Amino acid sequence: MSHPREPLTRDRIIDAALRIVDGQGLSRLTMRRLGDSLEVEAMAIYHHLPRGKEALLDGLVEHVAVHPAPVGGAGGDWRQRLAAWADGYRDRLLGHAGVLPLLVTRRNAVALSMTAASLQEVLRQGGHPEAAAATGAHTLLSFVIGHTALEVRGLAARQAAGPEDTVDWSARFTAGLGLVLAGLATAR
Amino acid sequence: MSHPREPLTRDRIIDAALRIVDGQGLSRLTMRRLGDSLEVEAMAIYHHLPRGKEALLDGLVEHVAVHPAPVGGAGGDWRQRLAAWADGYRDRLLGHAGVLPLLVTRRNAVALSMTAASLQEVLRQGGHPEAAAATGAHTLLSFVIGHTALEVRGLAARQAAGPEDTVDWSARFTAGLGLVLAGLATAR
DNA sequence: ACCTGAACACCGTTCAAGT
DNA sequence: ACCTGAACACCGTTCAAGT
Repeated sequence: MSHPREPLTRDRIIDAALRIVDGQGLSRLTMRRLGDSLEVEAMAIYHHLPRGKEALLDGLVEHVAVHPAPVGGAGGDWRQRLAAWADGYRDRLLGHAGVLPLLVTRRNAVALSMTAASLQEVLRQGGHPEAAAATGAHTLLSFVIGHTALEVRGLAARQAAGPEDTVDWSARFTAGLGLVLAGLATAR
Repeated sequence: MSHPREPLTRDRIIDAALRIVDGQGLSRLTMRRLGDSLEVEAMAIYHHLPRGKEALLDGLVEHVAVHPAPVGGAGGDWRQRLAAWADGYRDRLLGHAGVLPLLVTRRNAVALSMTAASLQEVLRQGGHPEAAAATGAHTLLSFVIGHTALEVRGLAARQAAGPEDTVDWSARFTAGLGLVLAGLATAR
């Protein structure tokens, strides 16, 4: 009777895992629960992700961090292009805050270096010497990741402690980004 | 016969846990293994850390992140004071790289805000207006945490892939720090 | 007061077996 | 080829019991 359910795929598995992490937190992501949400026995997942949970976590990081690497068209001011990228990257990280601890772990060596490389290219096109572009790209990426980490921590703390001091994190991020870009401008 | 072993204390437990995390990684830290290393049954730990593993992880973050908050004497150039703090903080985080993912999680709301507050004070003494000091402190802290996160990831990746491109992380950090400090100088 | 033993409800993962 | 059942070696945590 029961209609033949669509077969399991890597993409469907990653999607379901991301939904669990976003909704219930990273610690609630277990193979058994993931199996349940896909209406399948947990062991079936290993057929599509041979390295098991390790591969699953790598897939999550890849999904949120490797995709938004490229930075728009070649035209336009380098400051505007980097600011636009930073806003988008922050949004993406905040949208999947549960994955952030995985980004800090040793997962997915290529994800972040690809992002750094494309930022470096923007700075080079903007007139920065090679070495300054490399330093600048890494500095900007460090700032965005670090700031987002402080944000998710701050947002969680506020939820627990009530609105003692209401921080406007977006404004704080924009101001900090301005500082970093100002520093970048001195190294051109 | 056996000499009466010294009693368990919170400090001894945290120390042993830190030794496990530094030597074998965060994932190898279990209550049972921690008990073994203290020559005690795992359940004894709960007598000193009533909230169990949650309290244990909080203690680790506290140990590496809350201690080095204050930033030296009031004399001297604000740039030098912040640079010295940044170097020391980075050293501390790198020395306990396994704890870094915990810093990114929602643990220990006070640890990082205390650090930010003392950085803010240095900037204020250095002539920054109130708002600029707050932004600057947060930006610097974000950079240091983010950069350290990229470093531990990069160091681990290099161990796995061989010395393809040997990055001088200390030089990269110093250069990035210079950029951030240059940005801070424009906001005074 | 401080620690232990046994037990409970979970984990990730393997492997042979089913279809 | 794709999924399941049962099993294994672990987890964190509780609770009554020992000293």
